[in-house]
Amino acid sequence: MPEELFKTVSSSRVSQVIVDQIRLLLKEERLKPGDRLPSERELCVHFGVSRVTVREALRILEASGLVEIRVGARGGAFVTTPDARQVGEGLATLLSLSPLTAAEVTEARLVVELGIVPLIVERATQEDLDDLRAMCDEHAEALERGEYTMELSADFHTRVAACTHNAAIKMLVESFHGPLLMSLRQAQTVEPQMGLLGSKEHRDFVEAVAARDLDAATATMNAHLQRTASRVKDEHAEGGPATG
Amino acid sequence: MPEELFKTVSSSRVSQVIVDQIRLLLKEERLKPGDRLPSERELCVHFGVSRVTVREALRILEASGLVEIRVGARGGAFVTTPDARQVGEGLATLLSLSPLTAAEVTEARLVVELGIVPLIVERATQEDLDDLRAMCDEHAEALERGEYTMELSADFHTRVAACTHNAAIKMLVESFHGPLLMSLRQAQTVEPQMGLLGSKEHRDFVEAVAARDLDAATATMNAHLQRTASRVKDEHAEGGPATG
DNA sequence: AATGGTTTAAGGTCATACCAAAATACCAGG
DNA sequence: CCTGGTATTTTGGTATGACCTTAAACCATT
Repeated sequence: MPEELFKTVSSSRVSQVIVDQIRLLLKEERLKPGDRLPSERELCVHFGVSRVTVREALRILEASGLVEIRVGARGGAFVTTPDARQVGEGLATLLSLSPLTAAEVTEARLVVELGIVPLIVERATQEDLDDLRAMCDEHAEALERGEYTMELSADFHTRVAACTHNAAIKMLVESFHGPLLMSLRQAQTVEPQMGLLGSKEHRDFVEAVAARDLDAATATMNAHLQRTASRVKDEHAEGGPATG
Repeated sequence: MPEELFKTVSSSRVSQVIVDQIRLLLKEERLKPGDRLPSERELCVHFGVSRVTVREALRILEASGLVEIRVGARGGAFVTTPDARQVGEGLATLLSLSPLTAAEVTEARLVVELGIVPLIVERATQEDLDDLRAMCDEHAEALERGEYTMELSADFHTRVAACTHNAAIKMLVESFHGPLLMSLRQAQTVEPQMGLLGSKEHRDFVEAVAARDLDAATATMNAHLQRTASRVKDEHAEGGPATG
């Protein structure tokens, strides 16, 4: 008897079938961001399954970042507008568990952030430059108040990436900064002179971009990132931060 | 009754708390890949919650690619070994739904794959070169048989990325190729002359790397990627591929 | 020893009930 | 009429307890 007659009755899990169906609706844009799915109880009768099963499907969709669930009247599952933060989070969890070393991630970051400098020099608008300069000013003030954190630095780099006017690249850089902030908390409180130097390098970079000076911009960014990279490498080579 | 004096806005969802706890165990490596979590019923009593809640937590962990669930005796939730494929999948689902254009993704890919050329030229071992040459030979044969696919090309680029000996970068490139193959299926069947040209460029690149000629390698890869990029752009600018 | 049924551990699903939160409806007091 | 508090309703969150399906291990028959 030819076995091809029997199609392997896959998907032994009903909840997964529901997930697939809703995914399909999303892909075909019959469900658009902001739309609200029927309530759990309605979905039950619609799919002819119990509420538990529907809820499991919703959990999966939620964990995939495809829907957001709100409670209360007029609550329910709402299709989310996909953004980089979710990708970054998912990437962060896996990064934090994968055998990747901080040095590797840092090097990858270096490749990306250096590689986009030409695009930035070419495409940065006046508004971009204004934003970046304003950021530098703010950071300088924060630095004086002793409130300069890695997070501010990360914001700067993200804003720089946005100057490429390429959402994929922006997403990529954001994804890198999320995990790095999470895993490299040891560098959270930036030593004053370090922050001062980094802040100055940020400003130099902005001005190089403003002058459309690719070589200067690349050199500045390179020095800036290399310094960060070497610090990361040092701290990890010495068996971890003193903070244990 | 004290009852958790400082219980911040902690998500109000018990299943999420369980997820966080298990995540923590993973992060602290108290749970390693291959380990089996207690059965659902055991987890119930352990956490003092119902089975529904435990199951939702497991669904989330499963959707996040952190555990794999097997049914039957000796079944249960097993910690998975994290790999790039999962990152790529998660990225792919979001990419396919995000407002990213193919052109943006392609440009990002271009930045990364060009940016790593210096690392490759510097670090490629003899084994790397042997592998790449073997790949080129195989692809040439496949081309003659008319079996040259985008997937083979993607394999080549992934192998090239592996020459950086940086797992993060390899993962990054893989993640790009996964979604691209999924979403840009229009270029699935490569026209013979296209494949021939691409294949030749691959070989040229390998030899440039073998000669440790950074400029030649960069130029070759740049031309190769630019050609692909422009093709993607064209096909999307013209309102979709003719193949439908 | 090989085959085939039986037990058993585990996840998958169902049904019902109740709780908690959020939006709305409603009503009393100014 | 407006304001503000209360009740109601909608909807997700959780708890129980039962039953089914799967898959491995165990056992009995041939």
